[in-house]
Amino acid sequence: MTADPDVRLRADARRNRDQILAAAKAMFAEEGPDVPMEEIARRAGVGVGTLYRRFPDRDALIKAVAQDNFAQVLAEAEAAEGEEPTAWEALVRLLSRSRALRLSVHLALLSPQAWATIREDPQTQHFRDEIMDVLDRIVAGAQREGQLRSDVGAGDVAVLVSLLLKRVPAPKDTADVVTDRVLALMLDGLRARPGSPLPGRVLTAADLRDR
Amino acid sequence: MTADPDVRLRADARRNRDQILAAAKAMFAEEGPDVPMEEIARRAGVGVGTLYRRFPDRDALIKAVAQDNFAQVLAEAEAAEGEEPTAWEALVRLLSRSRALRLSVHLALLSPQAWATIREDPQTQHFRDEIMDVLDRIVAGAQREGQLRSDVGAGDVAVLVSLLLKRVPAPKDTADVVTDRVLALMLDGLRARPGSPLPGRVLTAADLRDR
Amino acid sequence: MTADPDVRLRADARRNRDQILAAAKAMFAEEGPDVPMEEIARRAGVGVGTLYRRFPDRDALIKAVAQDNFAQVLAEAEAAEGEEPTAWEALVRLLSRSRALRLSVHLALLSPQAWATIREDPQTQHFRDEIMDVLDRIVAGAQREGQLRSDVGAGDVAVLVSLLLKRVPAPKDTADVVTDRVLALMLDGLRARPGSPLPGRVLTAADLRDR
Amino acid sequence: MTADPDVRLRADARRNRDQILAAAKAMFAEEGPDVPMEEIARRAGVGVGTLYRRFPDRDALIKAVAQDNFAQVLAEAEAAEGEEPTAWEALVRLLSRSRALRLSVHLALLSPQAWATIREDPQTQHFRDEIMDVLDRIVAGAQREGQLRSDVGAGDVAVLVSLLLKRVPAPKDTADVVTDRVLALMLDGLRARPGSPLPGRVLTAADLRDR
DNA sequence: AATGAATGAGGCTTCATTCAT
DNA sequence: GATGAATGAAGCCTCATTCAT
Repeated sequence: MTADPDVRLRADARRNRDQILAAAKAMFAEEGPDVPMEEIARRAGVGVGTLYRRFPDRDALIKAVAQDNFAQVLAEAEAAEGEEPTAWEALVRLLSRSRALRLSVHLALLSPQAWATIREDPQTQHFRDEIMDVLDRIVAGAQREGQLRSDVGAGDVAVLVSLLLKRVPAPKDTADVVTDRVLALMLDGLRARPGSPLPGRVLTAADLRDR
Repeated sequence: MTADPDVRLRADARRNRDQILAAAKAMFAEEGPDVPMEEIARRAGVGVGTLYRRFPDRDALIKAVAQDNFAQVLAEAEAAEGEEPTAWEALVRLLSRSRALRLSVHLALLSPQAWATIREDPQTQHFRDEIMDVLDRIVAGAQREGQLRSDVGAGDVAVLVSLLLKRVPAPKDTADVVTDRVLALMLDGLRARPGSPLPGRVLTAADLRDR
Repeated sequence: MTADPDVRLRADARRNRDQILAAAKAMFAEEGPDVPMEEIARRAGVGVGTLYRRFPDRDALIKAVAQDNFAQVLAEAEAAEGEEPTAWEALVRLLSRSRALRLSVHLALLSPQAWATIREDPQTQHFRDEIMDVLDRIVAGAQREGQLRSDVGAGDVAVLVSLLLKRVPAPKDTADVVTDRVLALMLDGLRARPGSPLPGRVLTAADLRDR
Repeated sequence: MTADPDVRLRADARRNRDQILAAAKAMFAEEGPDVPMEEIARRAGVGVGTLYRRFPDRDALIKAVAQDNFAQVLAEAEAAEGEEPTAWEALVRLLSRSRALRLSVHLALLSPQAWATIREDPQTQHFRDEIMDVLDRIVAGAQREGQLRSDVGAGDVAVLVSLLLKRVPAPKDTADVVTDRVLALMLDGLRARPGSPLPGRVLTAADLRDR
């Protein structure tokens, strides 16, 4: 599930790499994308030198974390598609799981610079494309099933997912309820049913492609 | 509508203060809360010294921006409450306007540290409380009118607003459509109508209060 | 007794000047010669602008304080010479009073830079010369009286005075006893009496003249 | 004799640390305790970063210098005690050597802030205590020998030493003579011999303990 | 290959001094 | 004349990155 097989690394090197990635993920989440490299290294239990051997600079580390995150989302999406009996249920599951992915994804989205870095990375781009493909299929399926309103596209759903990834401004112990309720509201809004038609046109994956 | 009239300042000092605040708002938005103070000063057309005379450190500046932002939201909420014929319409307007506030609000929410700073500021706290009061009245009103589903509270709506304030990952020219559609979806989800009841209990303002 | 008659100043201007000088003296004593000019101004109850009108820069202020201090020492010396019945008693009094002068003198002697500034100031130079003249007479007199050992000069005594001006590293309440005892020891050392002759030659005022 | 062996440092790191300390000592002496850290670093032949890695801030550096200085004084005192045939001679030697220690000791004593920093440092405190212990023994010994007047204590001698550490206001080439003569005067004052008794009570180490 | 020391650029902040009100 | 606002140079310190051990 790791984004970057990176030739073959010796077992210990691989372990180092993983520890660094995990440390970076955690610290980005807790402290934002500006944590000193040295602290990431310390948390990973290695020296800075080792960190830099693996990731030439901060941007490389950010990209690696982003790739890892998106890879995880892709895996979730594919699992949902493959394991759920109906596309609607896959959609519901996908949206529910976003909550779980939140912690891992939004980390890198904190600073505009970090975001720019990620946006430019082709590897990450690639994952995003694949995710959108799966989403496209799920959306189409759910509409064919008559469960999902027909005036939404994968782009719309993607936006919802991204919103659900946002850290809500609620105390830790309420955060889960909050997300559950928002999700339920969104599902109610997504359900096929007479209602006010959405403004604009159906949003596709392409609409969200940057630049 | 500025948060801090700050006794009487000499005319030029006041103008400087306002320019600095505006510059900070803009640069926080564009670059995140870590922009060099010097750049903010340059953009405001003053020397760093002036900036520091007015705002003793970065945190003070962040707080001032946050206060200004929340004051704006409060003004919007009160205007919506006072000017719209029904509470439901006030609610719709409020959610629509969030989009306009986005640029100004989310600025300071980028880094965990910045967020902590804001959370602690009593002045800002105060604005948040007042905003929630207005929201409470609007929500109750819309429910009395039978337009708003009865299993939501001001807390739920506040969360939606905060989500709408998030920068969506879409190209600039699509961003507006995206937000319009998300908003419409949310409104569809909020409308009183037979549907799946929301999980958990109605969220009140208190549920979102930190700590 | 003020060092610098400075043409004629209007009464209020003169009062400002004196307040600034007093404030500077006090703050140099408490905080060292690097206290912010602004704090000196505040303590004097005037704006910085006023301070700078009176003293073009920090060095000018330091010089003024030094002049004031030395003028005071000179006055003490002359008073001792004029009022005491014997030269030895004048000498004893002078050394005793140094204690009182300490607070005011050592202030400006804290930083090497400040010291350089003072050393170069001709006005202060002048006071030092006059002081040495008085001291010369007192020393000669006391030796003629047979009270003061004959192998010391005004230079030697001046050094002792300067040592007595040093802040001793003792708790506030012990400081006075300490100085009294040191002084008594020194006087015992100075008294004419068979003992080991001092090394080197008699130190005159000229020996201490810098450069 | 260095105050802080600081676990084991890599050979080069240790050398750097020592160079920094030496540079700081020299520059504090010449320029006072406010010399720019960068200049200290330059003089030590290292980058600022290195300086800061070793001494987290200026205060840490000041403390380290102070500790080193006091350690040196202690060593001198112990050597004098151990190597001189009589306690009186040990005392004379100690007072003479103070002159040599001057350059290194008074450095850090220039600004009130620096002094406060040092006073608070327990490590330095410790050295001061040990020094006083040695002094106590020397004083008692010299009195038993009948050489030292009986109405002085280690506290009195400590004060004399501290005075001798003061930079005398004399041209460089005269400074040594000056100190020799002052020292001789003091010794004459200290010698056991009928004379005027000292005022107050014998000063002990405790009398000088701050707070 | 791993470590952690060294470097120095760059951001933060203070404060001496100047200048508009 | 007095005031206090504005300026910007200069010192402090941090941290990304490089490099010796």
